[in-house]
Amino acid sequence: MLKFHNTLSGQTEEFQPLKNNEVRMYVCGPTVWSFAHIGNFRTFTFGDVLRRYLKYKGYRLTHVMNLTDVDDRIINESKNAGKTIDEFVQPFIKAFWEDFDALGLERPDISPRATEHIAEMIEIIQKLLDNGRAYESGGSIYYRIAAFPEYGKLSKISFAGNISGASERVDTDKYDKENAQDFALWKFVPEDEPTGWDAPFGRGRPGWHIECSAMSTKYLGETFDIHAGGIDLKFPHHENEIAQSEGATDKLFAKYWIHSEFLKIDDATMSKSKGNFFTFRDLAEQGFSALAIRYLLLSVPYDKQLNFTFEGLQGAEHTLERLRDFRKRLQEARLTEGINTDLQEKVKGFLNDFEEGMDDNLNTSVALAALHNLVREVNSAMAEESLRQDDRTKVLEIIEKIDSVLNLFGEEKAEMLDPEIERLIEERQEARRNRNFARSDEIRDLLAEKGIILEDTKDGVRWKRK
RNA sequence: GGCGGCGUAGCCAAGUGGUAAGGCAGAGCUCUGCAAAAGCUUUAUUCAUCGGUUCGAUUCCGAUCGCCGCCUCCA
Repeated sequence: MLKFHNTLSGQTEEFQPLKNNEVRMYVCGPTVWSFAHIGNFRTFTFGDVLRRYLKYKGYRLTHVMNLTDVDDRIINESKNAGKTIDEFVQPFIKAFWEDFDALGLERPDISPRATEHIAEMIEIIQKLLDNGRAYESGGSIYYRIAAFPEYGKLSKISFAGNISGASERVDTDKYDKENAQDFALWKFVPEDEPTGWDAPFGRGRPGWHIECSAMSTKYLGETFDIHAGGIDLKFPHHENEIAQSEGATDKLFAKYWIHSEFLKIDDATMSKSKGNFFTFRDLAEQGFSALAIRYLLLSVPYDKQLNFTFEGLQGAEHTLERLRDFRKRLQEARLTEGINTDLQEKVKGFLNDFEEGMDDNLNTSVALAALHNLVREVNSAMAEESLRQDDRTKVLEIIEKIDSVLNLFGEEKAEMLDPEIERLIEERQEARRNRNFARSDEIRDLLAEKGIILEDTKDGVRWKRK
């Protein structure tokens, strides 16, 4: 029984899709004005695991993730660069998908761009104008929060006690708004500014929040199952999405709201000023593998802050090697026919632990522990030679099931048979048989220089690339 | 000022009203000509501190200290 912590209710609830086995899910995607940082990818990696686990559970899924390609910053930066928005944004979108793929994330079914859905946004804004939940002021259109009493139900922010302390930060004179909390749906753009769109209510460009309302409704309907994103989007972005969508339709917008927590770097919030701001590319350039990054991001449940350290990343690298070695050794092991029912029971138990962990609000810590326990148990069985051929089939099947969700083992890359290496290994074996250890050690060093690590076992020599 | 989260071994951390998952690092062992690699075993009388409730608390309540976040279109 799958359970989620639903930010909307503040409770952990059993997951019940709106209709049958179909799940419609929206994840707030990146703003594409630069390379996405590692914290963004924590959210997307959990989006991926959520996606994969829903499929694992047999749900049919429609998964939408938007690409925000218009906001003040993008408009300014593209202007400064002398480019159109599309020209400016295109390389970042390309880089984003490269990183996304490298991290083993399955691409969403639909990833719409804001600039391609202006008409849908205009439609919602018009509805809000028509029903009195939006108003025009100074050429811009604002949301009238006073006309939506449920405002604040997601973030649980009470504005009564909130304003006094924070008032110096809200410049109430800056805008011609009825209330300080009213937010822009559509921002006025004068004729001489190039980046603008025509609407029945005047030339302008969309506010930030309206795109998600427009695109989610277009692809998932007025009410859908899951809305996910980073915790910092809870307010105001998601709160405003609810106000816009429910304000336009008077129907429930999303049933489950799931927010992923922040990432800390060495116990501090990641920020450019602190100099601890990493993009996925920064880490990849330092030689860390994408899957190790994925492992580290998944090692702590999504709703807890994760302290990202290089020591941890190093450790993740080693852990993954252990997993991959395990699968390889299992595949190659020489086993006798038959079945070890005792072991099979244990292995099934670990699969059950995995599912229970995932069911419990996607507790990947527990899920990973189950995987490690399985590996250790089977390793022990291999060592004491109680593993049988039937068991191998079963274990590989379960590993594949688990990895269809976690996706940590990576592609099984068939190691290219390198005749030069094979020849050297054979020569070394010959030297060892003749007890010519000087020569065998010489060859070992030579191979090590080529990045080949030899592994002498009872059954012969195995090797792998470092 | 309002709201929320966290503090568990050297590090990353899960978790629960009944006596501490897992990973990394360390140590020991197996294997080996020696190594390496790999595998196994092992590593917290204790869960920030102080009170309270309870037969029993790391887990619930209160206080204190420390850290992080949201209320600023920053995941």
